Amino acid sequence: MRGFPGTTARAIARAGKLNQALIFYHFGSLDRLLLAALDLTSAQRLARYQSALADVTSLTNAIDVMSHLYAEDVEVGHVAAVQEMVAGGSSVPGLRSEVVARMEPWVRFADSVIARLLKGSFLESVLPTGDFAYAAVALYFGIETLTHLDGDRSRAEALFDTGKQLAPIADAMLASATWTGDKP
Amino acid sequence: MRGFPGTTARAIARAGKLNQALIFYHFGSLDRLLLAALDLTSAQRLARYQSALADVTSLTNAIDVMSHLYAEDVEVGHVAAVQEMVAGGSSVPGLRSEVVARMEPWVRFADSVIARLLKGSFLESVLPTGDFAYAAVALYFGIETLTHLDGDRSRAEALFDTGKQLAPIADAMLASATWTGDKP
Amino acid sequence: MRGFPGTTARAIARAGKLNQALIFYHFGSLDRLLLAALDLTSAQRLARYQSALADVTSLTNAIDVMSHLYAEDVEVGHVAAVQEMVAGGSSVPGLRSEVVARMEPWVRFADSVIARLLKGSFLESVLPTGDFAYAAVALYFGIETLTHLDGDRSRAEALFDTGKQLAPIADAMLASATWTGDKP
Amino acid sequence: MRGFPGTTARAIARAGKLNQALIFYHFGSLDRLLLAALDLTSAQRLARYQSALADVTSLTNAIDVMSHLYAEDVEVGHVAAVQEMVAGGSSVPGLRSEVVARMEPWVRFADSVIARLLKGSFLESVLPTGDFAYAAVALYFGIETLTHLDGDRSRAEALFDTGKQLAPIADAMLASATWTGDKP
DNA sequence: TATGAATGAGTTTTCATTCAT
DNA sequence: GATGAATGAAAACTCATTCAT
Repeated sequence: MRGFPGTTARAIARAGKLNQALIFYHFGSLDRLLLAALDLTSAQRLARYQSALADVTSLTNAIDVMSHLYAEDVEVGHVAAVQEMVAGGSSVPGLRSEVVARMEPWVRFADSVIARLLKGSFLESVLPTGDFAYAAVALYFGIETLTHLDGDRSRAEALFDTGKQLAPIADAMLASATWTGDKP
Repeated sequence: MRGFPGTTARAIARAGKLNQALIFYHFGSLDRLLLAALDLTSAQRLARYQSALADVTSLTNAIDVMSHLYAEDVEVGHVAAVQEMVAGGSSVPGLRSEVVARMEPWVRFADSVIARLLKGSFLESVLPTGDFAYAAVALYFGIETLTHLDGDRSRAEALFDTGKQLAPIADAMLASATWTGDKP
Repeated sequence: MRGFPGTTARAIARAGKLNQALIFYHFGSLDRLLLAALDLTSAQRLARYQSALADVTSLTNAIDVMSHLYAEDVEVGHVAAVQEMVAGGSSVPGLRSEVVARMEPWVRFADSVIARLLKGSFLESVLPTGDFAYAAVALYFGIETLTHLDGDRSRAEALFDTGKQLAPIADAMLASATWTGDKP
Repeated sequence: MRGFPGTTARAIARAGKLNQALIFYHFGSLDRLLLAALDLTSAQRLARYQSALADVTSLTNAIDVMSHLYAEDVEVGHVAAVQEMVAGGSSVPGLRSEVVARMEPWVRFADSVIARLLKGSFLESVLPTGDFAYAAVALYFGIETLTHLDGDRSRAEALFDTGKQLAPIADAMLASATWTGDKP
């Protein structure tokens, strides 16, 4: 494979102050190294998201936490890594399925969070949480892409801020709707 | 610069049955050709979206139309072109700003549609349509990315279907909220 | 031929606001156009040198005039043209003899000036003016090269200034030597 | 950049029986390889000139030694290398300053030799040795250029021979002038 | 286990020149 | 006469990967 621009064996070796050939010695190919790196950052971030959102029960709270996590994603380079891999996967056929596979845990995680948030509301049995989870991951992805292209996350932050302001309304609706259904 | 894998001058020349050097003769560089191609498909699709959504006034209607437009996007190769450029822009610094710039018209378009949909509702002066427009584009983008990676748009279609089912509720809320405010 | 960098058919066409193909239509090849250009500038400058040095009889005077002519050479682009051709000729075998041929008139001209300056002195029949002419052209050439590389002719000017200060001494020696030989 | 004609990566690789890519692997660019080559030959030749002229105290002697060194320059290919780089530098802007920088040691060397030759003569404190050094290097350069274009060094040799015949006169003048000044 | 030096196959790009109009 | 578009051949350069040590 022709390696995605910027993520060449030489650049990685230089960045990690290690020998170029070592990459192939240990990982067999650049692809496998990059996938391993994606695995690593993805697992770390997922664990972080899981613990940070473990006790969250309102949308308001969830968006607040997520806006902080997103800022972290950008800072630790997770966004860059993901985008680099998606870019690579976008053009290298053999990589696509690998990259897609690494996205599934996130969809499942989003699903579980959404289910928790809807728990007890009248929407619980109505909404297809799977689709919402997919949409949530897609939205997150889209935001990452735009942030990465822009080189600036201020617009994403503005969006999170707006979300924070509107979430209480949604939370109220969820709650009110709940006992509305209980009304005699 | 290393062109984005798959979109090499040679491949383009073969596909268009033209001489490789012609690309450089006319466009100066691969980047400029690809940006020109992005401009073309982007302008065409935007015009299509604008006319198709011109008379749409309900979210239900909008999602219905968009789900068809999205299927078209995939079929005419617009999604592939966009993703290829985003992938390229993701790694080639000089390309980023160019790609970002080509996204702005879509954000403005989304803004105008959202404003139209909210017109007359109590949300009209409350919601920051700019942020919603940005979110809408990000979501669309994310869906395109996932569709492209997946090589299969069934999940996106399922999402549009769910959207179609839920939209009438949202439309009802928008409408009811309107005359609720008028209630004596 | 691969054409010397910077002097491409396209660049020339752009500079002259004419069509690229015209070069080949009229001159047959880039080489022949460039040689024609060298002929033109060379003939113009040689004529200028000949008329400006026509009445010069002392070295002092000659160096003074030449320092002005040299400044002109730089300003009208003659130095650049010559250097470009010498660079081209240096690497394109077929061009060498052509470029060399265009240098001969300058050697002959230098010879005639030197002969005039020595006329009447005891050195007249002693010095091999041909070698001096060759050296003079070589020195001029070397200075052009250094000036062109430097992008700054201040060092060349300093050299001319020093020459102007020392020339009277040489002139005096030539003159004194003349009547020294006449002394009884 | 278009490399200077004749000195292409392919030609060098063929000549050195090495892989074309190796040039870029080790030197990064053709320019840097050629500059490295210039550094090497320049350092070698300068050392040779320095040792060969170390004990020279008369102009006669100096010219004699230099005429041999010059013949060596041509034979070992130093003249060709220098001219190739000057030709390249002449047209590739980024190369100019690098090439010029590699010339400075020669000017300094010429300066030191000239200073040594004038030592003790009445000219010692009168002549600006810096300008003479610059002129000497320019003359040498010009001769190299003409020799290289001509493909024949007979004219340069004739010039050195003439120099050898005239040098004793100059030496005598330098010496006589010295004690002439001391005469009561 | 690690590394410095290769290398083959590709990439973008340049350019003089031709050619149909 | 003149021109816009085309092209063949070659240039510089990149890069994943291999290999001897």
